[in-house]
Amino acid sequence: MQQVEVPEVVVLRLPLYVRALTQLQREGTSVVSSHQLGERLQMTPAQIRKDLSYFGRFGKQGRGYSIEFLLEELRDILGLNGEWRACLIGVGRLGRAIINYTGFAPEGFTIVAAFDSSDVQVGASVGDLSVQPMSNLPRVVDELGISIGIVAVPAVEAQSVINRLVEIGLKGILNYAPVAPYVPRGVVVRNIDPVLSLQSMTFYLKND
Amino acid sequence: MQQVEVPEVVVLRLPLYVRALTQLQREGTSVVSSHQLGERLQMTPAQIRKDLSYFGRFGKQGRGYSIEFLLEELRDILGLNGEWRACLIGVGRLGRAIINYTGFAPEGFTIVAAFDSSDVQVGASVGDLSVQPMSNLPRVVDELGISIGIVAVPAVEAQSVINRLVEIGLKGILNYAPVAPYVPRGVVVRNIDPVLSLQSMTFYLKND
DNA sequence: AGGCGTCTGTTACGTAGTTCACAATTGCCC
DNA sequence: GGGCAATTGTGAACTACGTAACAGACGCCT
Repeated sequence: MQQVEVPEVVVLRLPLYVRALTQLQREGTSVVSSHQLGERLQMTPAQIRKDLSYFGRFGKQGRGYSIEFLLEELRDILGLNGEWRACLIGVGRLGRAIINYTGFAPEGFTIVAAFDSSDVQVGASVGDLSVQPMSNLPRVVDELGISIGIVAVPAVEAQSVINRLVEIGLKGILNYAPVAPYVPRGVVVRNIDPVLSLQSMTFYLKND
Repeated sequence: MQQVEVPEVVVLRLPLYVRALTQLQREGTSVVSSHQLGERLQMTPAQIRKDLSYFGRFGKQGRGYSIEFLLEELRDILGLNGEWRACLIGVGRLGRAIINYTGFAPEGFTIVAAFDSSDVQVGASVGDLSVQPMSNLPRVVDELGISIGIVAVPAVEAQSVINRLVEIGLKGILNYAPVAPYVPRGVVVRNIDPVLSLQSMTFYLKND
């Protein structure tokens, strides 16, 4: 099954399954069919079954999927059972908002350190973190077991900050800066870019 | 050319072209080839030419693309030459951060009204806006010419808020709530969901 | 003014992703 | 316990997307 490489689109959908299943579980459901799940997520049942089949056989014919079991499997596949530690680079307005965002922690993502290149910010308190100078980055990443870097610096600085993070050995980067950064193979970047989202949306809105 | 429907992936890439071209223009370049542009964006020249060919013929053989001209065309195709007005629903921590985000305005997106269902929030000042009750929504959307709704409410409320926005006639929704909302055909949703991004990232990180 | 190197637009081809359709299996009901 | 309705897992068919390749056009150089 793992013979053939799993397409990235499939991996991108797995968290959606996790979320929908978690919700179903909270509602008290214990078994779900690909059809029911597909209805929730506006996807075809075939796609869900195919996606899952890349990783194993989790369902029972005639019955469907045990939510508890499937959830456990998916969380395991995605590596969501442990805690993931991240550091934040850039504590401007955006960076502060990210630190204070309450959506990460319940899902096992914790921001454990904050950095800024500006002397004005270094030493400041943001949330319950104290802003550190960039020179501390390698040591702190190592000591705290940080594996994800969150980038919230101005566009012009983003690429060089990301280069730095890669150099230190971080393999996962969540980038909020409005740039499409270059990273070497083996490093995973996810861009959060609401402006891009709006700019492609307007294509569909402009003729109304 | 517009005969065949433009694939959505292509539309999603156009804003990247706009951004890269704008940057090139700022650097003083006036002509660019698909090869050069592709290098910047880590894409093949063929893909860029193909994408553009869905909309017209903008280049000159042997020379490349006039940046000024291509930018104008692309901005026109995407509908980026006017101002787009948006309203924000939900002025909790996240909502306040969105209002204060400085990245929207320079690109022509303005948040001109803020709403919240909680009496506690109504009347409060956020940025230079005064938070209004949901009951004002239809009137204000109409009066101010709002065409985009930005959703920053808790997950459980998101779907009903979005239903409301659709009902009022908004055709574009930028959703920050961690749900995959259902909307009828003809309404465009873009989800901003950093947790989903992280959850698919960890799949690639977990074996390091 | 002619020839040459460059680069587009597009058609043809190949790859990746999605849906279909069905055999195989399960649980339930009588 | 046998038959029936439901539902999975998966190869095969289909669709969408990306890449290659080339004819045709352009500008420059001499």
